[in-house]
Amino acid sequence: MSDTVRCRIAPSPTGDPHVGTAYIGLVNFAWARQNQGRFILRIEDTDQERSTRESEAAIFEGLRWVGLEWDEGPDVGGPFGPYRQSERTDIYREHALRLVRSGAAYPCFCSPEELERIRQRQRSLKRQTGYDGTCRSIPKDEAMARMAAGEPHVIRLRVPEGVTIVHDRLRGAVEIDNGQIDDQVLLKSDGFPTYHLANVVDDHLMGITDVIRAEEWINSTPKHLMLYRAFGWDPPRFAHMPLLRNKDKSKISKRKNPVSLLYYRQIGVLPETMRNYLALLGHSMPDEREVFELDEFVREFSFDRISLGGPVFDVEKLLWLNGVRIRAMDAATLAGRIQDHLYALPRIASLVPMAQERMRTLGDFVDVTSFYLVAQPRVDPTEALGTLKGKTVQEARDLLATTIEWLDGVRVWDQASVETALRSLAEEAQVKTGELFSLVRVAVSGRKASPPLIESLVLLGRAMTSQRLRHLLDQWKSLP
RNA sequence: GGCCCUUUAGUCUAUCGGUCAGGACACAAGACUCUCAAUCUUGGGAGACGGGUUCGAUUCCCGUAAGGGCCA
Repeated sequence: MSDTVRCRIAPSPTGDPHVGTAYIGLVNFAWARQNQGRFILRIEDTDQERSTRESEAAIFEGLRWVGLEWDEGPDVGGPFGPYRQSERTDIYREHALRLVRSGAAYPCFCSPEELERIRQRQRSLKRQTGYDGTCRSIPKDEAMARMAAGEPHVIRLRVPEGVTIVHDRLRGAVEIDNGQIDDQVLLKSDGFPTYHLANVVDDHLMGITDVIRAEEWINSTPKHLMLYRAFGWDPPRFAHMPLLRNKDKSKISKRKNPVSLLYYRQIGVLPETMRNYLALLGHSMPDEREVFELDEFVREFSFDRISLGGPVFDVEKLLWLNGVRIRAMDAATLAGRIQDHLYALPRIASLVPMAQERMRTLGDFVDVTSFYLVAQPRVDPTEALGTLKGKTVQEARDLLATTIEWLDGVRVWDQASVETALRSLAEEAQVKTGELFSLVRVAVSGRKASPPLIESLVLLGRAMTSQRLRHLLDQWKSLP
């Protein structure tokens, strides 16, 4: 194995850049830097349905914002590219075939209906469900011939009997019974790889020496080890970091917590605060210091100092830390930072046309756009309720919850999509468009009068919009 | 439901068998102050439970419980 440490993060571009990605990224970054290694960004966009270039760009932006510069990646290149999985499908297909030839994998011709029947039978017998291995026993020659003839198929891993031992750097040996694992699909019928195949092939081909990822992957590590073995490759070292949590201890999610890096940037959290705070979760410095810089973390990071209980992401403490860091700056530096924050926000300039016709003095700009600049405007829950005439509190809550759902479902956050979502929701829910709009307006701006709603929402961004609607919903929940 | 992981205060954590169980956020009280914030002082609050091992367990082992994750 090469002795240069190579670490990677491999986010899927299916939404806003996530604090969890930054968290895992930070650890990978620290380990790579501490060992004079390389930190690589790979984009796992094999889910064509959900992946967007918009989201990919946002991930680049978010990760750069927290200060995690990568040495190799789709946008900066590198010797092991391409770094975008959608551009590597031939590689996966070739590798899947290689396993079929060696017998470690086999084509499966079962139709979705047959698979469903198998599952039904298993369920009625109260057996563990999973592929029953019907196509396992098709002789290789016949199987190859049927593939060549173009019969629809997937390629499955032939999972052997026995147990697989995962050597996790943080937990030691973890034993998992292979009986627990299905004959995994490696290549789907459309020729696209599944996560497991692509991940292992890429990690190997990109020379990854240390896989540091979230704990949710620990149970699939045996599959990965089987693949390494089937290919005859040495596996990397594994470390599974604890999962960030919501206040209720469930895995952190946007339903219960703002998770977008762009959201935190937008409310004015400093990037150094964000990385500092993330470095406090699940890891401690030898002298217990809590305020420190990235280079100190790189120097002091150690797997020995990781605690495995999943830490709750506490926005209160994040903001306290941000205050500490703001107060520690000299006034001139802070002035510069404030200016950068207010004027370097990518879309701030587009606020001007909206504000312009509502301004009589330059200072009015601040008033007209304050809802955009502030972390959370004050919203009067009773006033917000007043926008919906004749609705009970419960009805109002339901409508707001539905609105949140619909807006979360908007694929691309632009003028047309947001407007369509809101208008069709009004129709569906049989609410006057005007009423729905003014509800959203009050929730988002705290005022009955504001610049045009849809433009405002687009500028606020989806995370901020969603967060503010949820905030009002929370306020409503504590209403009588 | 099966498997895996985890378990110190509301939250983040320290402790690598012997500590008055330490620190931070939050909370409360006081001081300072035109107010607020900041700051300082003080305070309450923790080893999930039950068994072992040991002279001695928060710490090691087993069981239970709870939380979480993955697969379905």
